[in-house]
Amino acid sequence: MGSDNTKEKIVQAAQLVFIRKGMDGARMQEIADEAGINKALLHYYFHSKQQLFNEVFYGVLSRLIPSLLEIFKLEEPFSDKIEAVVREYDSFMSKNPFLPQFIINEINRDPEQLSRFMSDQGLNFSKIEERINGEVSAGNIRSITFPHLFANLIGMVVMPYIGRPLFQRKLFNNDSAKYDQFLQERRAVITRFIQQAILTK
Amino acid sequence: MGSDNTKEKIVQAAQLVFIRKGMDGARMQEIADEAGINKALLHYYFHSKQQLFNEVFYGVLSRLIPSLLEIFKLEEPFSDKIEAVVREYDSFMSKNPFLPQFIINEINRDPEQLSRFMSDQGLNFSKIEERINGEVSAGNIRSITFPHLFANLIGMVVMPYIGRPLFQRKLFNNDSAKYDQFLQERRAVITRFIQQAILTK
DNA sequence: GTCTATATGCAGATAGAC
DNA sequence: GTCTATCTGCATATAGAC
Repeated sequence: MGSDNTKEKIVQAAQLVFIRKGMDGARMQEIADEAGINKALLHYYFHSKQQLFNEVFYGVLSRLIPSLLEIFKLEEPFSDKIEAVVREYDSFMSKNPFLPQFIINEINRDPEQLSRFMSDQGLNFSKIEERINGEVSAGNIRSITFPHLFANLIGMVVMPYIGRPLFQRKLFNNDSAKYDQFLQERRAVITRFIQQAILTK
Repeated sequence: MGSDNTKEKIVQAAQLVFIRKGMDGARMQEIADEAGINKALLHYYFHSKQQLFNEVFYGVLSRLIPSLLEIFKLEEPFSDKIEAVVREYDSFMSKNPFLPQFIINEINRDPEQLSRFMSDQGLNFSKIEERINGEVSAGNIRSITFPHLFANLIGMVVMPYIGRPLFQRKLFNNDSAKYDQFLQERRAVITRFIQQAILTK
């Protein structure tokens, strides 16, 4: 009981509430209720709402980045790498479906801090960019620059999570199980979509 | 002077502030400052903050939907339609770069209201869905369901706008002009990307 | 560590003069 | 139609008992 357990409960509750309402929309009272504790206790463990938010947000993010770095390091064939990157992103999103919306809020709230954090974690894209350019020069993939490829990939992976409340209604008669099925299909669909779009084979 | 002009100034200012801060993060004071008027005057023209937000948001949205409906109606070849849809989405985004973030906030804030609005405007996807399925059956495009294609397209179009503050930093050394250039290239890149991915040709 | 009670500040909204 | 001044409520944060 006590310390560790409570702190963890707070973090879990805060994740839920922050993604439902965003940093500004979230209420400390709601987080406390969700955690089954008192409001004042939040301030015992976390000095301010802002600090709680940062701890939650960057805590989650720091669990995503290392696995991405692993993939970027590998030297397998490019078509396999596409599959690996999509798989990693997608599996992380499915375990943290709130994350995309979370990141997007933060991108607009404090992009400088987020950018610095990524750099601190060793995440930068120069090596991958070179790799892509190399593959294009070698004629292995059709002409495309890294930023375009990156935007395409991230957009396709992330969109169904961001847009879920609307997409599920308009495309699946608000059938939640059908939408989960749709999300499961995404990994294979996106991988194939990208491969067909850029591989000269 | 007066009435019309002021009301329009408020709407313009509200667009800026709402997208910068979101519905919850926005402050009526900041909107008033941005419009160069007094806070109380906002409440003269718009009963509440919520009403102002709705008026701004659905005002913009109702200018996007008709042009999309036009495209869906046309009976041109499918590959041309891809180009037309991408062009329309993208040109609208470039004129309203705040819109994607705006819509995403609203998707999470009140999806029911948004969904109803779209239906009221006559925007539903059943006909396009049939069209896609028909093209697949006819062997004109590779096997893909409409929701997947839709998510791919929207994701690719919208991502660079949503992610701009971060992408510009990490991929373009925070060079704003370079990013504008990148955005201009998107239309052609996305169209080609989709065509290569799904057209059997 | 956890609670109740309270202080503090601020944002949305209104009253009322001009 | 536009302003200044003010009310009201609520959310974060703190004080202090247990």
